[in-house]
Amino acid sequence: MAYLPLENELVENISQTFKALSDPTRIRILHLLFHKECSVNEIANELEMQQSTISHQLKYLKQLRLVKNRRDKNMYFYSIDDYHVMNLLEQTIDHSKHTIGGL
Amino acid sequence: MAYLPLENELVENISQTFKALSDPTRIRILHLLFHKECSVNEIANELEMQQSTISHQLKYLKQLRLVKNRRDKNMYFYSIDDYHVMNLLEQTIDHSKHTIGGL
DNA sequence: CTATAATATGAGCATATGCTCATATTATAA
DNA sequence: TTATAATATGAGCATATGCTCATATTATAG
Repeated sequence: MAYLPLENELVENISQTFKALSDPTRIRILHLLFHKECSVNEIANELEMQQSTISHQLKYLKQLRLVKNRRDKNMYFYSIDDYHVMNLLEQTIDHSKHTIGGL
Repeated sequence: MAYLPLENELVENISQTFKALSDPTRIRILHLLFHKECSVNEIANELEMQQSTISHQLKYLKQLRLVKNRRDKNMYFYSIDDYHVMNLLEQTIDHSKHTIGGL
């Protein structure tokens, strides 16, 4: 495939996706949700972070449609909504596990 | 695979990789180099950006070993050095092309 | 050796990011 | 209805990020 300049909208879109995956807290949240649907407090407890921090990040991830939520009583359960992006993350986690330490 | 908390070093490493891919200028540089080895000025001209900006970003990318360079006379030619990360990017570019506009 | 071309680098600035604290909102249980 | 649990939200702050300008560095051509 020959080189073609990337259009602005496309680049912004890609940038946005990677930016979402570039923060340690969001990486941890997504990785956790990949294995188990969780309420906000469950996530905060598991990751030992403040409820507010988690809530803000979930809002960020939800607005990008990377996660979704459902309500049960007065709790919100969050889960993965974008499996393509999730695949990127898990793929990179696996790769990193094999790579780390090697030079 | 069951859930396992991600170790700090691993998360930092992954975060760093995605951070590198999260900036529009770096995305454009990498995509260009993926198709063609280029000098600093060639990149600056192609992307219509300042030489200084490109040089700074190349230093950033080189330090992460995503690109490498060779010298020819008094020019430096840069090229891709990490094809796994490059694969992540191209994969996402392709996916975005099909996705954009759709909701 | 000197002028010039190509690249690198440092400081400064504006904006973005992520967290915390305090508080608001919403729904349930009593 | 009221107290409480769960979540959401806004303001403020410290740090990170990316660009530009000016200048330094390095190598080549003459």
